[in-house]
Amino acid sequence: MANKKILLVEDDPNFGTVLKDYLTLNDYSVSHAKDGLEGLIMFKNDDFDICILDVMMPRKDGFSLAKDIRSANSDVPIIFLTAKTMKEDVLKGYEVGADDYLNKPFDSEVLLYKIKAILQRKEVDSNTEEEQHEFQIGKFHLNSKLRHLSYDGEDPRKLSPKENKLLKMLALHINDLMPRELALTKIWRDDNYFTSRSMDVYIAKLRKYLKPDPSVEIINIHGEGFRLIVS
Amino acid sequence: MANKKILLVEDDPNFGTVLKDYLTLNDYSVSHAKDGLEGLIMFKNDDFDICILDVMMPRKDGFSLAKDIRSANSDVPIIFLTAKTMKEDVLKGYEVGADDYLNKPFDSEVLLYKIKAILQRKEVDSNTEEEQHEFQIGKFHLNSKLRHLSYDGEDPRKLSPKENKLLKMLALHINDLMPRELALTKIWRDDNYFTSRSMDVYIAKLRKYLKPDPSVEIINIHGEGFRLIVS
DNA sequence: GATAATTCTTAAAAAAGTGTTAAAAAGACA
DNA sequence: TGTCTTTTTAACACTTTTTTAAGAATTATC
Repeated sequence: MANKKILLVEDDPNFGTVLKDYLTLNDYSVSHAKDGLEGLIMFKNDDFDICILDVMMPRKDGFSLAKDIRSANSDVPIIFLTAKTMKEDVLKGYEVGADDYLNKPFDSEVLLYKIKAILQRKEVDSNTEEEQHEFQIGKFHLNSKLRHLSYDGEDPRKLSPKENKLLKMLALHINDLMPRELALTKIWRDDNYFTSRSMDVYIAKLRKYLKPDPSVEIINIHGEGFRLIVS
Repeated sequence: MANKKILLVEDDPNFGTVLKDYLTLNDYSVSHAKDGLEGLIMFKNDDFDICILDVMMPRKDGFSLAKDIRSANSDVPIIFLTAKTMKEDVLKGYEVGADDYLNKPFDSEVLLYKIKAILQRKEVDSNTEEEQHEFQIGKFHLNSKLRHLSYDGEDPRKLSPKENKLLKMLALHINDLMPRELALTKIWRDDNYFTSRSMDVYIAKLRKYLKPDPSVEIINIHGEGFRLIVS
């Protein structure tokens, strides 16, 4: 079960670091931006399940950032943190589409519950959202939701979560390069020597599974990644 | 569109009346109960779009009322009002499934925004469809309203609330993946090691109940969830 | 062609998740 | 209050998945 990803944008380095550690300790995967501009860049380069934004920040305040996030056509939940209880702020926050609001200082446990409650609400929608999970790969058919890989209409073979994700990612880039880094950051959530070795092991497994159809091949592009080709 | 209906449960007659008038003025249709017990009766006799509950009340406090509302199988949004910022209260509120939380004294305009925000969120879901509560599962028939599971027209077996909800959720995803996480967040309202183990126990129970029909099976998808299949 | 970096493959170890039963705890109800 | 039902916790065996290790093979670079 992949950890939920939080974008934390907080300029106070001490508070920000402590909060990040606290959330990380509670099994969230946290990206910490030091100001609004950095936050926006991070937001655009990743997919987050929830954003926690400080309101007062240099370069770009929380509201402005929230607006940018919303105009990027995202309905990711947003929680604002603010130093004082300013009514205008609260209202402005809700106008921008805040999901919740916390006044500093706040109890970290309360924040945790709010995050949980919000993510729970979103669960329904996220289930609805369309994501491709059926792929034809030569004579193979992959159902990535059920993690089934079947050959030529035969009984499907069950794939493990990582096998499934990796094959799906290859299928999404079919006949094209799937960068190593992409799979590592998206599936393994870390890009280092060991995860890279682990990925190699999975590539070997997939090759074995795909052997029955000689027109299907996973080829390596040295130093770049892999390519799933169907000829 | 008809005005949204609010159930306001507040024992302070002055504050309650003022709040009711304020909300009415803002185009909500408000029913005002003077204590938790009255609130429960009103709730059962009508359909509300949102509930605003004071926490401290005679005869039946807000949490207890919220629990009754939830066990009446309703997921109507609930906002709690509380006099002091007691951490335990806040946490308890979220456990019961609060949608939001306000400390008295609060700005009425903020309450208005919260109501609006919450109703907006619910809009999406409620549009989807009304609830199904009759399911055919192989030779079994589930009536999730009565919590009756019957085999081949025999006398029904009575299911416990959790058994019922879980089987219903499986049935809603019949032949497809029902994610662990979904059941845990929706039925157990928490996703951790213990609730997960508890769910496993329930899966074992359901498997036992479903044994009579060999064409019905609950299979596990490792790390993802379960699949109720009828072959 | 020698060297270094990267990839391939297999096997074993480690970690994570599940099935099941029984007992303890919590809640419901008269 | 005690009884009955429901839910959670604990324990143990077992399965599946993931990581690590290690040597061979391949590819890039000078």
